[in-house]
Amino acid sequence: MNASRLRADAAENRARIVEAARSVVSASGELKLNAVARRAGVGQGTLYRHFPTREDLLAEVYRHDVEELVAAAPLLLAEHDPVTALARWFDRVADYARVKREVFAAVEVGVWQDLSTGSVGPIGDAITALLDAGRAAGVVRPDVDARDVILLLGCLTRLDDAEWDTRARHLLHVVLDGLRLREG
Amino acid sequence: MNASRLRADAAENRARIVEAARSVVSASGELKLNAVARRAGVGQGTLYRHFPTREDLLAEVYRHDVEELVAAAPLLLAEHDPVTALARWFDRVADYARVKREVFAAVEVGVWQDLSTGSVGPIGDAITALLDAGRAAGVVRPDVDARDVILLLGCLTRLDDAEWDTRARHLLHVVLDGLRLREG
DNA sequence: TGGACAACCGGACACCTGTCCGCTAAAGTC
DNA sequence: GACTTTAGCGGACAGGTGTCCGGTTGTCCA
Repeated sequence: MNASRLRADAAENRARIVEAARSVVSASGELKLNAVARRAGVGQGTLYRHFPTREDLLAEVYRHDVEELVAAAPLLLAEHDPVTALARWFDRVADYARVKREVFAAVEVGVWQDLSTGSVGPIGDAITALLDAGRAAGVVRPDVDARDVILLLGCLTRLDDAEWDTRARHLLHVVLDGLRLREG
Repeated sequence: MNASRLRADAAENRARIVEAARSVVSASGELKLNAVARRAGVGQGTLYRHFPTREDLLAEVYRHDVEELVAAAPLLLAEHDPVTALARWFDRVADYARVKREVFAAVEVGVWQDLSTGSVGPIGDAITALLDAGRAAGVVRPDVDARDVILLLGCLTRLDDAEWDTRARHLLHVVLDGLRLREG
């Protein structure tokens, strides 16, 4: 649908840019926009037209990972009680994030990509499902939404590698506790 | 002590840079490093030698605010129970952050500025005091430290202005709940 | 007071980001 | 197949960041 509205050369360029970005990221761990453009054999303008911000490009590069994350939510809910499902899902986010920190940018942009429509994006939907289940079971506080959770998870991005192992899970536990309904 | 180990001209340059930064920030709301250097009448190299990163400069510019925040902690503890004190202190952080988002950068760098020495910086000390009081009273979970709190507070920086009013306090409540010890 | 040394200065430079605009060549029409 | 329209191309350019190094100038000691 989207592709068919693109001119043939534009579609090809877009694909080449994404591929170039992927290889630049996996080679250097960094993402330099002009390096991507050079490698893809396109001009800077072309790159920026297809992906206005660095995050848009990242979102495309990591779309596969994001989709996996999204798909995991209902599976976890089917197997576990809501709080455990949420905890496991957080663990999964942490796993992705340790290896490729950039996934977070993709997640964040993925969540808000159609902010205007009122929808909250695929990741937002996954989180909403987890929260809803918890609310229905009376174990998650009713006044949080997906955006809140995304924001809270965002604190992981500030961790540096050295402290990741000691702190990441721990922070997620604290966040999880904050999301749970306090009985009493 | 620090000043006396600096050469006279170096000290004066440093002061001029900070003053220039202050006026640039208050004039434009932004902080362009080369504009600061120009205004201070020093070269780029000089600026970067004194303040290796933008955050270092920000920390100096906002040191006054940071000190106020630090001073508030013991006062709040004297007047309120630990959890309330923590809540009020969070409110205070939010107040600063709304007006000048940059304060956060200052806070973060202020916390870690002498990471090597094992100390956690002035803000870190303030937070530690709040947490310790809560722990002693058995109302704050024992396994969190100042760094965790800073990280969690950091999520506020991702808020954009439009959603600040509806979300900031709310997020802080969730974080606070996560920090509290769950009875039962 | 003067000389030596190191700390310090300043701006040139290399790099990255993001924008703008004249030109090219696809896509649709007859 | 020629012609028009216009989406899309690409690279020049402006602006910002951070580094490097030859020259300068405080500071200390004799």
